[in-house]
Amino acid sequence: MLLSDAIAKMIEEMLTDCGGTLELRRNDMAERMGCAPSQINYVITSRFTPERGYIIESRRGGGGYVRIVRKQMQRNEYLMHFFHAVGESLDERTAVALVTNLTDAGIISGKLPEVLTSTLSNASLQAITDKQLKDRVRADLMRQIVLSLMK
Amino acid sequence: MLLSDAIAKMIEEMLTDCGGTLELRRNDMAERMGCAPSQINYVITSRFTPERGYIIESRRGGGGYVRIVRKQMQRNEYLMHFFHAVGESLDERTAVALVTNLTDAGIISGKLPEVLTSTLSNASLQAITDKQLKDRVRADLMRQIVLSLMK
DNA sequence: GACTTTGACTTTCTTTGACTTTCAGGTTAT
DNA sequence: ATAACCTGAAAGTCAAAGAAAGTCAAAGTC
Repeated sequence: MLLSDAIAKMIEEMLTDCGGTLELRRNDMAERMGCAPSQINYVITSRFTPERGYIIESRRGGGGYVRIVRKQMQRNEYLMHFFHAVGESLDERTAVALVTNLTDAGIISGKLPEVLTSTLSNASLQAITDKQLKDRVRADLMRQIVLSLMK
Repeated sequence: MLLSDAIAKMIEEMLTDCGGTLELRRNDMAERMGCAPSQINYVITSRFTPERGYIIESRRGGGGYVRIVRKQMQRNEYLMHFFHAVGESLDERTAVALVTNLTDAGIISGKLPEVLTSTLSNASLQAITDKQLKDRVRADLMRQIVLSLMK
């Protein structure tokens, strides 16, 4: 298993043990996992993002810490956030990322992620030759989808 | 025998051994088969397509992988029928009817019908002024959606 | 002519280490 | 007593190196 995944798993377990709020020493953690301290930062920024429902606070200096909080945002609140995150234009890569976020957040599951990924793909929009218009339509699609999920 | 066919055969065997879900290292595979890594991509894109009932996922970077999943076909005939029923052009009314059919047939349920209706609505495609193009894109969307449902 | 095969180049993700910033607590000068 | 200043202990940042998969066009086969 990947180092980063191992660290993420450990943090998840600790989070569960602590009921969702965890305070850790970065250097301790690094030593325990046998890695560079900055690796902990990497794991946190790549896996414990606000998009995925985590809040990170920290303090430097003596007695410093990193606090990780798992928050369960209300579904529609989360979707509203999403709705605004989608601008006037949306490329395929970003669209896929958004669908992944929705899936990770547990908002969608089953066939839906696949269907949405296909829907927002360049394959679906190939008839639109103008790149500008294509990304505009993709954004419209995404927004309509998010709205329909709020119903 | 063709290299590609040999690789495809190997993958098929591994899939069977693993009960339909397989995770492989592209570089390992290439080395074992004595070919360029990109050859593995070629085999996958040419033979393990969604149309033929396979799902491919992958990740780059350290610890990367390629996952191949073989899906069992059952209701896919029905979907295939659908796929062909959608022509080169699709208006909103007909799209809604198709979604209703899918729902009645038990192919989709839950949030999906709503999401699809929104997706195929004129609201989503308002940025496309040309009616011809709009219905063309709607048809492409529908087909992609049906394909993704077959996965 | 369509399908294969390859290899150079690209993109994405991970890991590390050197350097920077921040903070708490103690020390010193006023 | 207190404001200013050190100092050592954290955590943060960033860029480079490494690891693995993706892309694409050119060359080769059938």
